[in-house]
Amino acid sequence: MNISEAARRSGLSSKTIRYYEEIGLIAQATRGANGYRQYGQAAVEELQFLARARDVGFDLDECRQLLELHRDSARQSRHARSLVLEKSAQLQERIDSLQAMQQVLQDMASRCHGDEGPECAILDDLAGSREGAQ
Amino acid sequence: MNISEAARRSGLSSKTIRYYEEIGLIAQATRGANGYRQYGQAAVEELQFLARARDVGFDLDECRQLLELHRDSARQSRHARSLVLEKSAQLQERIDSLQAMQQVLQDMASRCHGDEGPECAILDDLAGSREGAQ
DNA sequence: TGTAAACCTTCCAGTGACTGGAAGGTCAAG
DNA sequence: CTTGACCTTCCAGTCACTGGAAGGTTTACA
Repeated sequence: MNISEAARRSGLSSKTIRYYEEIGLIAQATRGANGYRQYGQAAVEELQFLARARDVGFDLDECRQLLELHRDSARQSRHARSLVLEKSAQLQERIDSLQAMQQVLQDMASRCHGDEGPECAILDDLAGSREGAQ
Repeated sequence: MNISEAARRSGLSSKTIRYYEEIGLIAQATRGANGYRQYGQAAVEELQFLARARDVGFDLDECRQLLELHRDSARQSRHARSLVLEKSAQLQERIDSLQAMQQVLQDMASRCHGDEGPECAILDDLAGSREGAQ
């Protein structure tokens, strides 16, 4: 199948597939007589694997490691597990940080009239007028 | 004061301050006879404002809008409030998405032995073996 | 047969918000 | 007079694509 069909089946874009090939994340696709990339079932499955790994937050380097484990029949599952646990911890950190930001935003919004006047708790906060306030 | 002192007081790096000047987010700093940038209290306060706005998740374009409101004595607080509420909603979306990813990771990790063997629920999941499973 | 749409190819530039580093000028202390 | 800590500009790199240009191929249809 051509690249756009592989894209449709994997959920990646054609551009992304070419990019993954370019950076060596996937093997170079075989080419037809017209120079078009050809994909088979195995290639599509790798692309799906990558799409899923990206979806749950792995960066491309981690995807590369996961793919290597996936390909390696002598792998040890603890390696995959440790990648997952580390990523999970990273996500939790990020979630905590975003929640803290959101709390600040909610707090600012709740103290701002949001009317036609210039008085504004949000801008005051950002300007530092609440420094040391609790 | 020189740029590194302004950096220290605002919490931004010298590099970042120069960058903000380059993209027109802040006014060009006045220069001393030696060509060094000079900062006064007002400039430092704008830098602090930006540091705080970045800290709670605003991108540089939004920071620009907030700074304009901050500078405008005829502003309407509803404009600031609407920026904050929109950002808050964006953060919530991002948080939800990260939590969903994390849930998947936790679920995968809980079903993986994480031992020396090759059998691995994580890699199976990423390979799609649970497609349609609930 | 012509042609238009829908593919495919490569290559280059841009995104956001910096960060690192090179090459060189300036300043203060000892 | 030298050392080290500043400062300057400029260029490249980050991450994971995405958009677009310029051109070749295939397919469907009039």
